[in-house]
Amino acid sequence: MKELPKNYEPQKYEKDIYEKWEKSGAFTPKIDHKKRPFVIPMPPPNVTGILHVGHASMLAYQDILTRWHRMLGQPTLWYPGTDHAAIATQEVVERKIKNETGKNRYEIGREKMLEEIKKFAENSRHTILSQIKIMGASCDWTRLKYTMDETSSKAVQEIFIRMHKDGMIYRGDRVVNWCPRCNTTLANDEIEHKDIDGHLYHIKYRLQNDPGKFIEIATTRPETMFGDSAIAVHPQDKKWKNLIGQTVFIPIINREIPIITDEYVDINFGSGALKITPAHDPNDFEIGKRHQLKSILAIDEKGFMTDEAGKYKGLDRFICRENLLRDLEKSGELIEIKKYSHAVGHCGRCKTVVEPRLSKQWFVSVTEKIPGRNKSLQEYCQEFIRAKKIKIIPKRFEKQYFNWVDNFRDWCISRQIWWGHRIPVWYRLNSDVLEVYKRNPNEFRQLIENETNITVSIENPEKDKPADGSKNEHWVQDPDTLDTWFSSGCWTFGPHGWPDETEDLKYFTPPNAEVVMETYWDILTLWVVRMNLMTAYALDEIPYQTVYLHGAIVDKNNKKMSKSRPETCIDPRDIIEKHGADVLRLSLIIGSAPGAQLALAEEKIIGCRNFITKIWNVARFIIEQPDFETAPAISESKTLSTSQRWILSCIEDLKKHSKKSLKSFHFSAYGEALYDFLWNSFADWYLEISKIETGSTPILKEVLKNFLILAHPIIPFVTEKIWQEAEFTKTQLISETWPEFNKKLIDQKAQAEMNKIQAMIKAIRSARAEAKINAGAKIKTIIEANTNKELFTQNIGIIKKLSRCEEISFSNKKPTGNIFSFMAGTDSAHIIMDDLIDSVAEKTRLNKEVNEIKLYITGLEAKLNNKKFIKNAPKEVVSKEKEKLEQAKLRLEKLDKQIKTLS
RNA sequence: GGGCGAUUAGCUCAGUUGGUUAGAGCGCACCCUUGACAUGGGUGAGGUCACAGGUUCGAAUCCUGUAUCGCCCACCA
Repeated sequence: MKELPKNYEPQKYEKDIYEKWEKSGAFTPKIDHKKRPFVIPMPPPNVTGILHVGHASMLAYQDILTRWHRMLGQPTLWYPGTDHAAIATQEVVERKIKNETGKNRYEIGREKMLEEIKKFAENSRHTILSQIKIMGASCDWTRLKYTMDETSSKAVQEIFIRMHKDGMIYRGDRVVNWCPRCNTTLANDEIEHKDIDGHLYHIKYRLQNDPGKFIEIATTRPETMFGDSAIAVHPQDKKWKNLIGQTVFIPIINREIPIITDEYVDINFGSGALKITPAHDPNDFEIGKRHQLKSILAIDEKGFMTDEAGKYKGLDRFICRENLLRDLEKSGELIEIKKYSHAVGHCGRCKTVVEPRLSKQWFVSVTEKIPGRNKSLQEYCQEFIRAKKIKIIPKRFEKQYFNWVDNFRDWCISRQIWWGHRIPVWYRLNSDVLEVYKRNPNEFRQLIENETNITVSIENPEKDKPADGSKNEHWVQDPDTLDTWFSSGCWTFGPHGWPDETEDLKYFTPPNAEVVMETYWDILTLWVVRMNLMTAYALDEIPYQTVYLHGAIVDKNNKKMSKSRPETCIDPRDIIEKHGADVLRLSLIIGSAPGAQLALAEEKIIGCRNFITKIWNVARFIIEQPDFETAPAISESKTLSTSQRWILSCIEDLKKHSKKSLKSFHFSAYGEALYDFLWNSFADWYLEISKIETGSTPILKEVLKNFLILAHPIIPFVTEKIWQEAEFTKTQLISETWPEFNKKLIDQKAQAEMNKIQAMIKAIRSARAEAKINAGAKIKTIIEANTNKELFTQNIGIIKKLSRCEEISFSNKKPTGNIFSFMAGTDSAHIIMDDLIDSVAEKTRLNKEVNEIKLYITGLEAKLNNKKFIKNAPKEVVSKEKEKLEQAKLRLEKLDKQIKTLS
């Protein structure tokens, strides 16, 4: 007989099990053109840090799907990877270097800085990859990807070049969101809007020809006045009508600007006069274009005032504001300050107040039609969802998706940072006219030199001078890099080798493959929209059929776990170390709902740990049965007992529910069904029954085997370990075939019978407690059974043992003497008491039941006496209600009888 | 300013297309050293499903409004 330790110790087994899985090649799909492949691209974690509990939940969902589809027999690919996370990573390293050496990135230099970042990223990458493994993630390591690897980089550069040739990418001067701290542009969705209790400053701009008179403007950012090109009023505004066409002085610096009219101005806001600063406000920029105004930069890229600000030159923009206001007050040009609450953009990364600023940037045009396709990228994104080619779960996020996509504006893709994919564009030195694009300097040099016989010098005019005095040209590559979402937008096809028509690209993408994107709902617009957009352009196809969005993990007080508040953080590695990966996975799945946050608390983790222990002990009990190894497979011909037919039916039910839940992405329901079956049906009832009925081992074995397969996707380690211990097969559980549900094996008769047996056992237990009979005491019970007598007789051993009765007998009438009477369903039963019984308790209990059932009957009768109900409700519902009423009346009748015969 | 979601037991949440006396886990009370498991077993208490209307034979579920909380989007200075 085999012996298993009393407690499951995951630390002892998990590493070995994972290595065995990986070594066996189970993670790598076998390409089979007769089968439909299933694919999950793993959202690549940023190489900025370590795995947190959010990653853990993502991995849990994806591994469940992967393992399930693999067991279903589909060639299943879950490809892992990491994201270089341009701005985020650079920022982390910059801060690190600043702390260590006190130097900023400009002092370090581009090349040296990139080396440092690369080193850091590699390090971080390795940590993250090993952490993905300890979660049990069954992803294909032979297809490990990285957004900066050769394959992905090639795709990124190629798509840039193609889009540019198609006119879908252009370079232009625009007012963009600028972070003075990060020193780069930010896309709209990298901005966080926060409501600020600010001020609206009313300022005088004096007339040139009559300094005693002035026009009053209102602004929240007075420091931008040095970039003003005009004052605009509404053409119909009577208040300022006389001043139109005149010029005014900008205070302090006394530069002249005209007063113009524009429909855009809101007469009722502020003073009705708007200062126009084309270089620092997107609306002003548009107005400036309409009136051919100059764009004047008053604030530089680091947030300091430019020459235009006169004596404020070199001051930080906010210090300038303070000084300026003081000076304006002194000179009498500050009219008033009003409290004004408004939203101000902050850098999503470093929380610095964003400065809208004019600069030359690269953009993706989203509303222009793609040449030869008669559809814009925006239209693709709309159509994917509208035509139901892509399903978003939960559906309500489709609204958020459209809210974003319908208001799409051209996407600024250039960033003034160094870490990332450099824009593959070259210029002649001192010219910003694009000349040629090529991926890397050597490729570029070769191209020019082959075609022109000119020696090319790259970025260093002094070096590489040809010795023979032949022609020499100097070229520079665009210094900017691409938005990190530009490369992660290629995640569904780039890593497969696009633009080459590789086997992976054809096999593992739609329409051939079933692809699911499972990610955090927060990046729906940031990432999912970009993948749709990029895939639409590259493949003229959807990237996936389903987007499943999970929510954030919060602590038990519903607070988001954040690094800044360590007390809220649960480190996934701690849980794995203490309780194993299965426990962590369960805790993250049970109670989760798509798009909703999930509370993870210590109590829940303990509950899940208890469940794993329970599974282990159930398995231990079964495997330690003396006849475990020799027990034959169950055959249908053999006559089975009620309980045996019942538990086999339950397993069939579990198969049905598991499949239904997984198919519809109801991960929690799947986990709960497993929990409920194993604990409440199998352990609490059948295992106990198996100790009473002989010949149970084949059934126990069969149920355990099926349960292990069904539970494997969510708790892979413990199920695999038990599978090996039980030696169900010579192979690993990970490669087992998912058991198909067979409707014929659902035995409703067995279920109904078992319900009656359970009801009787529960009623006896309950009565014992009510009658205050010692739990250990053996008792005698008499059942007044009518129709169920045969069933109870057949299962009398079970009823006796589980209700702890010494003897159970049947009778046609109520016995006399010291008895405690109660009911189980419609059967009366009586416990024979040694002593005088507490008739008060008995009466109380019976009366309580009578009251409940009377209320119930009243409700049913009212319903059935309602002619409209009879007329309108479906026949099944009516007959069901009638049946219920009959049963209730029967029960009431017996209860009444019992009460009457009470002494 | 525009939009979305939530409100069910002390706590965390299920509740599929309206149709069992509204469920689970945790917690709580009482009992139990039953030979797989005390990380266990048994019994029980606890809800007018946020509020007010409406539709319907029938509403936790559908509609309207109110309140509270949460979230997203946004170039009115």
